[in-house]
Amino acid sequence: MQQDEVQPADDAFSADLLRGHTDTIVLATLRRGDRYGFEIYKTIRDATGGAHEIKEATLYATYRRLTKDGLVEAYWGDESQGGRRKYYRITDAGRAVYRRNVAAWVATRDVVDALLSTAARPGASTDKDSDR
Amino acid sequence: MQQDEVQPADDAFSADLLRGHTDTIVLATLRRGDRYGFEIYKTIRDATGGAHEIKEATLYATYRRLTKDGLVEAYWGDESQGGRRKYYRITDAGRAVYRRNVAAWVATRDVVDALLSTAARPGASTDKDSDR
DNA sequence: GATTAGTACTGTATCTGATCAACTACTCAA
DNA sequence: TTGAGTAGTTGATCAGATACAGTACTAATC
Repeated sequence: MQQDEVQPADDAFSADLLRGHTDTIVLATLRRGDRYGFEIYKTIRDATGGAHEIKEATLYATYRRLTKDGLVEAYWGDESQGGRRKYYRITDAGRAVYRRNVAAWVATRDVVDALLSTAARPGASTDKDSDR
Repeated sequence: MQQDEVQPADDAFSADLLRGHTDTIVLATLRRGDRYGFEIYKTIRDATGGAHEIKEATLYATYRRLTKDGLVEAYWGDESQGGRRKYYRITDAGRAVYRRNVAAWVATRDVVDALLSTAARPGASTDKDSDR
């Protein structure tokens, strides 16, 4: 039933579901080496196969927040060549936060998986007589 | 250093990381049968081993939103006995949204896992020449 | 050389959802 | 009757994501 209604994963994919994890994703990218803002944006966009992207405005706001909190340091590339690029470097504090955030992500992921799979487990589908 | 600062998983656990998934978690709970508000709250709290809880106010706001969107239906239990209980029943629309949300969750989960594990993968720590 | 597209960064305004902090109201036990 | 636990509700506030708009430079095209 309802097979005419296509429901691809990218349609159901709401970017806001990444909320709270943007910082961690950016920090993860910077752990591999310094990047400039637009590069991080493209890296994340490509890593998701183009199916997903975190909006530029979201990322630049994230950079600002991370810089303010001392988790990354910003420095300008060679502006002499015209195209200005602001690079970001992860700090020791940033690495520490990253590690904690990954732990938090794993915990969150497992909790959600548990809550959803428990209810989605086959066999408990139509127990509507148990409560009324 | 800083070993006196304990950092258990529940400390790193920010409830806001579930943001966007609260609806799905509530719908998952209701898929197993009708529940009243406080019962859903306790179910989620217990399912996480007490380490986590979604705040009551958050859940009641979620019930309101789900009801407004027609994903659940609310009805009062026997008020004659004093303790009023508002029960919630998932609708067909709610089940459809639930299915889509689970798909979205799986997609999101895998994307975050990929983004984090790629950066955290051992051996790929300092390959700053591979991406330019 | 004017136009257009792409790269790169910034700022303002707005929306949503989560949370706090109260509050009402009932039941039951000490 | 006081307090704890259950059950539900509301208003205010906060943070993060996003829309939208803008600046500025480069390179390709006509």
